[in-house]
Amino acid sequence: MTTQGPGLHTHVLDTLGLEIAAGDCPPGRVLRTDELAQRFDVSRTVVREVVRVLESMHLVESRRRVGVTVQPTEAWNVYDPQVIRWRLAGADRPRQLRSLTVLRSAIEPVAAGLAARHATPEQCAALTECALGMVATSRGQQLEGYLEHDIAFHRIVLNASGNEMFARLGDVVAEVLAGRTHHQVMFEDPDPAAVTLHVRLAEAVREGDVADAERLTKEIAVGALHELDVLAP
Amino acid sequence: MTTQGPGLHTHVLDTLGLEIAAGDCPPGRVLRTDELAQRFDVSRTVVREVVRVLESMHLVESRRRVGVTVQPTEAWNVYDPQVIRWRLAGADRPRQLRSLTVLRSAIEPVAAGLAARHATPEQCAALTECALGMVATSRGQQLEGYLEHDIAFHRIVLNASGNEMFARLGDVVAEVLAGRTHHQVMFEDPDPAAVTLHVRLAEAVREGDVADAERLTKEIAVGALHELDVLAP
DNA sequence: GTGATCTAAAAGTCATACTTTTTGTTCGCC
DNA sequence: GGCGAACAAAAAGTATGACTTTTAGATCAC
Repeated sequence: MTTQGPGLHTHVLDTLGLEIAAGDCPPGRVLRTDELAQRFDVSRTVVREVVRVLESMHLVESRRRVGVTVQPTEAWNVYDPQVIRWRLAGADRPRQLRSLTVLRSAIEPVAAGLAARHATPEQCAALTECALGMVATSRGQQLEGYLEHDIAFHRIVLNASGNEMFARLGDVVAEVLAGRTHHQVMFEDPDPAAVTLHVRLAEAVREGDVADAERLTKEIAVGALHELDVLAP
Repeated sequence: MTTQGPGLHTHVLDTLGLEIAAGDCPPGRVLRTDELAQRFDVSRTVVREVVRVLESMHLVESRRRVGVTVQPTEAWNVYDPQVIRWRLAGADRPRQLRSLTVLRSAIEPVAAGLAARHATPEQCAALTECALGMVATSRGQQLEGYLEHDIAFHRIVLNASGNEMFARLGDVVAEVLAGRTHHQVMFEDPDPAAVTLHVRLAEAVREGDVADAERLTKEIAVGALHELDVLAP
């Protein structure tokens, strides 16, 4: 998925971002703006803007008389959805998916608990609708439809938590779910147990059962982690 | 805390970032690159680079024939440490601190549990040392020294979890703790209960007691949240 | 070998000219 | 009067070239 925008800048940014995230251009490698301009056949202006953006993500550092140095992984802004997308497209997607799923397993239960407290009737209704949509698409190779409802479901929970930091993790979760569906060979239908858990979670939230919401979400997360262990190298 | 770097770009970026995060320049407000160049007395080149960076943080969106539009809060990359810093410097620091602390309360217990499993002897030693440092600086108006050890402590736990996403939250936690110490009138010494909890947590991690590590961290988080309720509007 | 000095490489900055997209207006037609 | 198409201008996007500033690394003196 390549973010669109006025052509040149976006193209160069995306290409470089992918290369760095993928590990070509290993940390320590030095790039020169002039070379990049030549390589992409764009003006130095464009390259400089791209470099500034990569720098703000701490993927590179630019120093006078040295050049643009690729930074070690530990420096990267790994919560930037753009960076996440680049990394998920790269070689160590499995590792990436795992660490993101562990993150989800920490956050979503708490978010679900808060959602059980604060969800509006509209949010509860939307949640139930998503759960039903998941049920409807859980059989017969309708993975895309299922994914859509799954993403919407988790997004609603995160939003309903009322916490901004949780809510903004919706994009990350969406990337994880999409990455899982698209890149792991998922010829089978989704786990029926997971579907059931989502339905029950929608109920728990609607009824304001905090403890249950937390527990069910934890189960969902455990299932997701287990699935990763089974399907990923 | 103003990130340093080659002067002009950094200065303009920081100023604009602060203004937007603070809510001057409300969402929907349109800026023009020429005006900005004039206002800061820099070339359009510099302004454009700044705008591109702000755009990558989703603080603004730049469109032809329209200008640079400030985006609504929901679009911002709120996990970007830079954005966090800007927001914590602004008016609604209390709200910000609260939502970040809730985030901590979700993540740190899980991270501590993992740390109890995976921490190396070196990490355990460092943890104990930090805890002792906290004890030593917990009385007699040594807030700065205490803060330093507190930050180091939580950083080690997050790193020892072995999960990259958790580890990279160290910067966020550091910002939160620093913000709490510096911006809330903390003439008193830190809560003795919190100090004790940290010491016990270091022990739990060293002994590999996962459940205990989780529980103690939860208690620390609850205390922090309570403290916020008491001290913030 | 140590330290001060010099040099050149690369990023940083600026001014300007030109292109492209897009919005809002104008004009003609029904 | 309202509707659609052509049009003009505004603002960002791109390109280029000249110049400045920092600084790593070489050179040179001691």
